[in-house]
Amino acid sequence: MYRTHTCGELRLENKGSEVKLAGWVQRVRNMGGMTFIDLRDRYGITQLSFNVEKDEALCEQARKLGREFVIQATGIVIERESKNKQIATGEIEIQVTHLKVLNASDTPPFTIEDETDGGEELRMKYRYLDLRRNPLRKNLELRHALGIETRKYMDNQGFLEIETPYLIKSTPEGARDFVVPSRMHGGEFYALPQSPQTFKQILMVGGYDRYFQIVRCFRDEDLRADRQPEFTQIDCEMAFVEQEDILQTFEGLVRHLFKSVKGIELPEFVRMTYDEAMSKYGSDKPDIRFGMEFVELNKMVQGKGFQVFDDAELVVGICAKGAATYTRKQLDELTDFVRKPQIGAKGLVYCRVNEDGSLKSSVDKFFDEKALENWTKAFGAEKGDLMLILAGDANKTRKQLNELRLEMGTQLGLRIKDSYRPMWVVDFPLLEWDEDSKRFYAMHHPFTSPKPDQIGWLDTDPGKVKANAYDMVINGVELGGGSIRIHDQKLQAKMFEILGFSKEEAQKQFGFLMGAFKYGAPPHGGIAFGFDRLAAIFGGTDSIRDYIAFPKNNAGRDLMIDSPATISDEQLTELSLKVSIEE
RNA sequence: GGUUCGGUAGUUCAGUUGGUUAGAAUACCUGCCUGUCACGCAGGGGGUCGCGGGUUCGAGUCCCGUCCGGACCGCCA
Repeated sequence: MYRTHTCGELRLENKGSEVKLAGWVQRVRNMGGMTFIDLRDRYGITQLSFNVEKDEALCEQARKLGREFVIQATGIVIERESKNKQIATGEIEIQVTHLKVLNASDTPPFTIEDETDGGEELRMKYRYLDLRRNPLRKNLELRHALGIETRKYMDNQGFLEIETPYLIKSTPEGARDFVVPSRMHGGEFYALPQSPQTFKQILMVGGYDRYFQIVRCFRDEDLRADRQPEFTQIDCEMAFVEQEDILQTFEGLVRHLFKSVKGIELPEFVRMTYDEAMSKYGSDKPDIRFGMEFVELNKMVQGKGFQVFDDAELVVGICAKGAATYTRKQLDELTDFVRKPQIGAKGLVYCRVNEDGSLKSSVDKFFDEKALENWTKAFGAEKGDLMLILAGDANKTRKQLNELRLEMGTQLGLRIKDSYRPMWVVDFPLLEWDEDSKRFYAMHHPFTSPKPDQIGWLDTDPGKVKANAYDMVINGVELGGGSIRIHDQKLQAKMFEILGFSKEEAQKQFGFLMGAFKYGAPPHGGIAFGFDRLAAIFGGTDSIRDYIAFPKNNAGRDLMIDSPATISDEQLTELSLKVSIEE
């Protein structure tokens, strides 16, 4: 037996008992006569003590131990002479009688502490050391708890967890696929699923009217702090439901998770249409922890001789409460912020309402005091407020102002960390026009059903059609999204036609689904949640990497195993592949 | 494909206008210390300044290229 207890469980009531502990050496403190060792495992830290008067040889052995040695210590639990209230085991220590090194360790390249000195790259390369740190351990424990509670809730609601295949077929829509060459069928490829979308719909046809799966998905696109090439979804589908049934069911899931894992009772889920979200916040995933809603000014400000406004399709602004104290330097910094190439605004117009009620704008030349007073009315601005205005192409300007709004929210401390404001964004457009390829793309995916009363517009004005599609958004993070699906074979065929598929292509790509729809497909719909993002939200950070045991870096590499990597010529031959790298 | 920040001791970083022997903290090693818990004190070792080229009497510092890492835009139905 390696151990009788973990390093986190011994207390004063265990005083006098002989125990055996095993773990990693966190630190050796040699005091001359006394030597102390902090022994760590994932349950906690227990102090081992050695006294030179009691056993000099043992004490000498303890002094030679290095950080991260794996040791086994046998001894008696005793009450400490000086207690440490910081740790759970701080009232006791182990008076060691026998010490065994189970495995030595090289000195680790960074400290295994809550606040490590290790940089991102090192921590990735030595992920097994990083995983020993408390913050990572807590994140993985949180992720585990979310998984358990999800399964509990879904099981209670009558959902079955059913696995779907990872080796499937590439489809042209959506993200790039990761592909896997087939050995048995030279020149042919499997693709890894971007989501189990078609399979879960087929399960509905199969009669499993409540399905879910915590499942890995794959997308061969560039990474971000919140995007990994392989990521996990809580994938769900229900039959015989309308949109409202789904919203209720999954509002319930998220409520349950917040309650059971975080002890938080979520406020009411706000409902907002896509159009409203875009016009009020310039985003389909607004952070509604704070207001600062968009105010459109076209009518008020155009035709006054200010070229920038006159030429703009949209003039729109926000009112930052209490920000009139911003100095010239801070305003210049805001201007630089919106002019960054990533945001791309040409400039920023401001108008501050001073404490004495006077108005000062960057466009005083074109707008007199009276005109500016109309602005303050439109914005509802009060003394001490700062109005910030952008102008230009409508869609771009909304996007830019969205970035500015979020930045101001951050600067003014309005994005409070422990406050959660959930919402549903509903009535997304069904289609999105792409100027480059001169065709429509499905905004959600090609299986999303149009609003029933708008199906007629598919022939006349497809861009106007709204979908039975919805996203769950919390604090500006898109946590999940889904839709009511098309279950009618003819309507599905029409959608493929609108998306530019020939009959043959549609048959080749999705014939199995259309075939299934001929045999009694029930009305159905579903949703998928980003499990990694959910964990990150619960943990209060933006990056999902710390919630994945073995994540990939910015360039899609795993720095620990150094993947991707080349394969041997033998493997290539077996797979009927030739590699040609273009210069 | 693009924007931007960074690469100097094991690690995290500083390094002025180009100028003597490249520093700090921490980690590591040695010695001292009987109640520490980020122990303390004294001493020591440790550098291809990412790589290649250029400018210069002289480059960690300036220029060009390249590689690597972070954040972002495009992309992500």
